[in-house]
Amino acid sequence: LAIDWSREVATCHPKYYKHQQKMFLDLYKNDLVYRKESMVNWDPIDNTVLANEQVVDGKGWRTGAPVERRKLNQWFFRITKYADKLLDGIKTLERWPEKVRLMQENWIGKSQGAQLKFDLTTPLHCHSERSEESRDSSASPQNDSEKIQIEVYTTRPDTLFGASFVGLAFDHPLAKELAGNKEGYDAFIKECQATGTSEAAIEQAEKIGFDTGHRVAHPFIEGKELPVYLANFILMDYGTGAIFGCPAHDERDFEFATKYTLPILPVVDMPAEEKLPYTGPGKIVNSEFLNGKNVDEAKAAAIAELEKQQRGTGVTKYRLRDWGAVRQRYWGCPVPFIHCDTCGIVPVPADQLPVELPHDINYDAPGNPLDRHPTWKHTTCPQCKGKATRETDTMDTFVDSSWYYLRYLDARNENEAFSKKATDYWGAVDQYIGGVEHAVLHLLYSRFWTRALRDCGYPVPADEPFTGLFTQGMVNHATFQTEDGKYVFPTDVEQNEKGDWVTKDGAKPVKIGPQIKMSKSKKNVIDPQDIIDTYGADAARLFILSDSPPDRDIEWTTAGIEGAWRYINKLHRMMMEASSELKDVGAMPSSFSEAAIKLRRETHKAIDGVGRGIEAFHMNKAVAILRELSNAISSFKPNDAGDTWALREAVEAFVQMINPMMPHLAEELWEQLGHKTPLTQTQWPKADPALLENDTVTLAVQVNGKMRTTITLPASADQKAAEAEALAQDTVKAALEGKAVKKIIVVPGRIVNVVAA
RNA sequence: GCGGGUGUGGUGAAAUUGGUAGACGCGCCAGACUCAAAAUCUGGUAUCGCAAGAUGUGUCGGUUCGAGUCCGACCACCCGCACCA
Repeated sequence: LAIDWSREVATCHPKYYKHQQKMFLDLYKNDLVYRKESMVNWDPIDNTVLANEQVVDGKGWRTGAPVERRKLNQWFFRITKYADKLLDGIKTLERWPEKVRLMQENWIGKSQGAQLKFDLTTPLHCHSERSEESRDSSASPQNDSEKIQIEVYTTRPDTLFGASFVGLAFDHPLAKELAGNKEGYDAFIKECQATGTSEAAIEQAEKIGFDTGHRVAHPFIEGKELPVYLANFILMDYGTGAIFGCPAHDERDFEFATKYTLPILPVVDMPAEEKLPYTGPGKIVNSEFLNGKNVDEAKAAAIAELEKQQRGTGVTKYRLRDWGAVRQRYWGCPVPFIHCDTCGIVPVPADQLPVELPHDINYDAPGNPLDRHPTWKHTTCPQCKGKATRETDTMDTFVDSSWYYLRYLDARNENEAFSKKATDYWGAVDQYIGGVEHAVLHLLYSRFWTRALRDCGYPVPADEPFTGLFTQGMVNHATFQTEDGKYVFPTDVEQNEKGDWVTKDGAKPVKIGPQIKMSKSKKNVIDPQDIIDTYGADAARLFILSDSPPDRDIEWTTAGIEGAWRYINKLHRMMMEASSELKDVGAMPSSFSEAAIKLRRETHKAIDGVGRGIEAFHMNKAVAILRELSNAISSFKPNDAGDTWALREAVEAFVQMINPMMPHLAEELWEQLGHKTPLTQTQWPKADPALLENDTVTLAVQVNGKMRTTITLPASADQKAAEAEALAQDTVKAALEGKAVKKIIVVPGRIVNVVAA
């Protein structure tokens, strides 16, 4: 392991973020950054935007006030432009865990469906009040007639005949107009706004709807009309922000229809044992021209008919949404834009970069300190030289982490973020390691950012930033909270005589929470420095490596650390005793005792196994194999020169292999063996294939699948010999009493199974 | 709610990917050494049973000569759900 400190990077330093501001401007030039309105959580008492994490049970974490969903004009990265490329790119990521590739695929969420328009059959009352906003793309352009259309997206056009309502997001451009003056609308909107903005909060909220009283015509059934509802489970961000509901074949529509007593019309023939809602395959029924077709055929036929009517078309949609690029916080890279009353939004000229954060800020009031700063945001417009203000939003820190790997390649370069020379030399990241928590967001943002930079002309090394990925499991720990909800460090609490958790300082009662991933905000963190101080770095390292496989979640505990420490002491003792006789063993003898051959087999099997373990990140298995080898070494008593040679071979291989686990002691032991070259400069040992095979094999013997005994045979023994030997066993004879042997299954090297009845 | 994982002794885990479940540790028990303790060494340790044997990999069901491993349904916990990063 080598760390080149001259390449140290701090994303909060202007030397880093000045490049990021340049990138932001380049993305803007390439139409990969834009502004639009989006929903945020709003704390009405603090008058500030809240992160999803700061919304607890629908209330602001500091004020306890119910949060509101509000719209805010913000910057977005156009990641959706890359949806298909990011999806296709997953296929090339052969050294990524399957689960992460699956999660990314699902997150991008490509779906084939249909987009179609329903005609409103009921008149709108207040046409004159219709705002500009309500004429955007989701509502079709109005011509001279007063025909209003609602465009919906569906992945199940085959179930159109089962439609029983049309639903719109509560913030759909047409929503207000459709509601008109109808009673209950304001209350309904208020209730929708009271749900947080997180998808989990929206999906888990009780489904509520508002009947607008309007009707639309069914596109395929002459004279049939469907009611138009507003509903809180329809997302404006996905599809067209409007759906048609087919309760018989969709979970959410079913729940909604049940609540508002809407018809539930099955149109897919389903197995008798299934219940509604049924989402499986089957033949279409009750659907006129679609009857008898399977789901896929019916989808195609429905789309063809919609296209014929010029009412709709087949479309591909993605679940992926554009990336909200900014936050209303001090701590982040300032967005290099200026707001001018005359010129609008003006990029900061490149020669004025970086736009640096002020250092004299105060956190006394809630909200963004940049916005409240007395001078920082006031500037002049680069175009008209008039008075203007700086953008006070700062970039999401995910932006910082989307390209830091590129900066490492050329961190000493003052002039540019990274040069072609550097990226040509280093290439993409060979092996990336991080927690599964990053499976989607960070890893997708980096993949996007890399492509976006490439398309802005930056010399990125490859389309994919990380060729290999390993995801560690979460290191979990219980959380502790005082009665006023403040988190406290595990090291600051203890159990009193009654077994209750209290703070060490003042014995205030603390509530113990579940084992969750260690995080700064929840303070459930332990500093491993303590175990390094007490037991040394080698023991700490061995302990961590030998404990759990790194891809599994663990509950952090130091139970067992003493075992690692004792083991290290033991190795040191053993070596002090043995090193003198192992120093000069001479040339490899031509023959070995049986015991020496056994030890050599164990040594070479260990070399093979440890290598495999490390390659596969199974460090705990590698350690286990090494402990087996050291057990074999410590119980081996040499009787002749060949034995001593074999022992030296075993010890040497052991020391070389334990080097990554306990580098300090391993180096010491290596010197004890008389070596002058440092261990770190030696070659990893190689296993002799001839010593990986045994000359005998042990087979398990089963009768009807039940283990009875084992037999040991020469490796060369054939199937007949194995059968005969198995049948000769007393335990087998006993188990077969009164039964006739029907057949015998022999799996070479593994088992013999006698099937009898 | 949705997407992805995990579940094996008192405990961390292993099992060559359908073939001897529990390797290797931690802990515990017993013994040796010691006036004693610690350290160290030796042996034991899935459960029930004196034994023969039976049972056992979250639960229930299935496929198979054979299931921790495959299939179906469920339960619990963890990660993520786009403003924690």
